[in-house]
Amino acid sequence: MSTKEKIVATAERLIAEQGFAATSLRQIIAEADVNLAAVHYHFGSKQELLDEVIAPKAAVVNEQRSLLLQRYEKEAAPRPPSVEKILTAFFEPVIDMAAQNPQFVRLMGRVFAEGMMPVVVGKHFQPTVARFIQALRRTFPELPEPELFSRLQFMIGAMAHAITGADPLASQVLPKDGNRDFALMIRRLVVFLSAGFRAPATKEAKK
Amino acid sequence: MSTKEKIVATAERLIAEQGFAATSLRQIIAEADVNLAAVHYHFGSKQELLDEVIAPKAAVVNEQRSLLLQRYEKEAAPRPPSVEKILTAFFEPVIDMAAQNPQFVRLMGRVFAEGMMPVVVGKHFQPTVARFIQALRRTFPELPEPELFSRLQFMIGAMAHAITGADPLASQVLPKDGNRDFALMIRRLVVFLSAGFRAPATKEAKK
DNA sequence: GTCTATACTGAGATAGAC
DNA sequence: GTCTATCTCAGTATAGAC
Repeated sequence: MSTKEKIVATAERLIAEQGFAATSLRQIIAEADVNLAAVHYHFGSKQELLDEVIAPKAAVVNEQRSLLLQRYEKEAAPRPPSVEKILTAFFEPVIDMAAQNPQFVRLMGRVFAEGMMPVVVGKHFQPTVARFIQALRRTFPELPEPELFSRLQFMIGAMAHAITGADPLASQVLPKDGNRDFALMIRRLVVFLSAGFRAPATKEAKK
Repeated sequence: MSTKEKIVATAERLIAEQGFAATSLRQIIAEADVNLAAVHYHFGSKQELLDEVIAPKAAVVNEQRSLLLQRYEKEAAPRPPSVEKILTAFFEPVIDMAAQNPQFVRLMGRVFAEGMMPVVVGKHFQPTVARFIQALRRTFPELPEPELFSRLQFMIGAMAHAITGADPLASQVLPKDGNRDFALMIRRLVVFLSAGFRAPATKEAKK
């Protein structure tokens, strides 16, 4: 394994275990048995190292998402697909990734939980996410745009927090076994969000 | 103003503007015109300084939330209040706080966005949140507990991300003026979440 | 092109004088 | 209660060996 590969593999493991901020470059290079400066030679910065850990797997998820959405759009044509189908196309690839590489999904959860979702999504998932937003717009043409945008934000927050898994309440107030099964939790999320999207638009009247 | 008060006031302002991690103690003490060691004398650590900034305002929100929930429960008795009422009791105090102290709500959004929601909620909002969970449990007795817990997580994620306001997509993919009005956004959130909670329980069958 | 050794800057935290 | 000085550790940058 090359120096670069050793760094990437060790970084992925440690960040998945401890989070991004809590994992120092010095810990990574010690466990990978390489020199500190090699990190900056190959990657430039800690942030760019994270990007190179994420990029290849994000590409896989993006492609699967696009393929699934395309399929569902064809199946429903000429009508737009249901919100359930759109959300399934969005989450199914994440379930697959979780099955074959749980460490990576845990890393993404950690990174999201540390507030890096905006930059990570912007860098690695943006074009595909934009396609899904367009799909939802076609499925809900009666929703005013501001309402749709708000609901997209709600969806993103719910999704990020669900994937994170590190719930403040689950660990302190609720029983532990609430959502062991990742795939089941995602299906619950699709049910919850679909109903939310289908709700009538909020009335503008005060209270 | 005492040294301690100067530190708290300056910290609140700077953290609201820049975030917690991005605000160094050295910047706070420079603008407050106090000594670095005074922070550790009065607060012990940067984290505990944040806690003392949050605590008094969190207490106000907690009390208002409890009062509102109690009122709605009396009004609906002997039946449990609607999910809309419960969520309104939860969010109304935040709207009030945003109206009279927008800086503090921005600070909370920042802190949530930096992944500190679990610890902040655990420290400052836990008992009241537990009461709201019990209320939702009574309103949705037909929902299996794991399903209810999942939906609570979705709610928490959507809420945190909505309050944060720093949406990854809004700034890059969507128009800017999606949700200027905080109170309107919260009412949209209540509509969205209420519909989600009312959805039938997820079927256990595969796919 | 790759990598090592070392140094720089800024962070939070701490000890002890006053 | 307050302040000076210092400690440790972080990410980063550079010089130069191979």
